[in-house]
Amino acid sequence: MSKSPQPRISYVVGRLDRALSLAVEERVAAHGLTLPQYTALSVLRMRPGLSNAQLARRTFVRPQSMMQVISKLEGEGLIQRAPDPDHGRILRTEITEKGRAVLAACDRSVTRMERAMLADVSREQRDELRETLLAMVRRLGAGLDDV
Amino acid sequence: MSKSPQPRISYVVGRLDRALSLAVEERVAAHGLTLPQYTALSVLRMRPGLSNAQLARRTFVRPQSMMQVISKLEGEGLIQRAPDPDHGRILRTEITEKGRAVLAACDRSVTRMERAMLADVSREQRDELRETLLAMVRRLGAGLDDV
DNA sequence: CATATCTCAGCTCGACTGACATTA
DNA sequence: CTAATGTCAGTCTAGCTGAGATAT
Repeated sequence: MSKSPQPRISYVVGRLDRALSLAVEERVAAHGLTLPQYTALSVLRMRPGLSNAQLARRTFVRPQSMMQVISKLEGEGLIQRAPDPDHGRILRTEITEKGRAVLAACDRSVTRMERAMLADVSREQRDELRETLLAMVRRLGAGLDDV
Repeated sequence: MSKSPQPRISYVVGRLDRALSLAVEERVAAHGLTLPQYTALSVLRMRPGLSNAQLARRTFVRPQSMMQVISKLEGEGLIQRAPDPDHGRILRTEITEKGRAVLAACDRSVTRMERAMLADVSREQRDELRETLLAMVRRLGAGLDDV
């Protein structure tokens, strides 16, 4: 295996993310989405009504970057935005029915890939893994204390 | 926490990698390195004598992309390349003393960050985590059956 | 006045594809 | 002839900074 005993966990996470990104990109592209679009759409299904700024913070990205993603999704009718009733400037974003359909199709494909990736990992290990990773994100701070 | 019960593991990995990349970038920049440079340098210390093509495969990147990184590192004297004695075309890459020094300085800073990130994670959990992540990379295939 | 949001504009970096020479 | 390597060239994506209008 490796000459030096233990590769750094940060390094392994980077490697995994790279491989994973390539795999997911390939799959969602078949349904007309890019990876950032797929990610944003997934977050919006989990948390309807997020503003662009909130969405950006959650993803560790600048609002300007998220704007590009959001704009494309809106142009394709996968999301819709409406002004917050209590705040004239904020635009609340929600996924549309069409968006849900596309997202569901992507999810099916990504789920198959994930199942293969996690073939060696038990159900309990998966839950523990997810919790550990989330704890690490929290420790790295920011982007969370926000609806 | 989350409205929908369990976020996808792929998603959490992506979030973590993003937060982690930002944190590492910030630290290695203080020593004049970019994240891809730091990564390549780390791999070269682990596995001296890799060719550019091998290095690229390990990192799930095209040789042309890795070339850019390698060229800058060579220009700054952090690595050196020498033709393989048995193969006139292949250039074996190795880290220099200067490279080791810069890398060590980066490592100290990154280690502190990692320690904070893993504050809630026990030693055993870390080992299990690393193994699980590596198994996932392996399952995603490619980039490993090589030196 | 301070802060947060949204948005227009331009920039950069790090990946990519294409093409080609060289070597095993 | 085929495959792998290194390299030059151009391209594109997805992030960034800067600046400014609007709203609380």
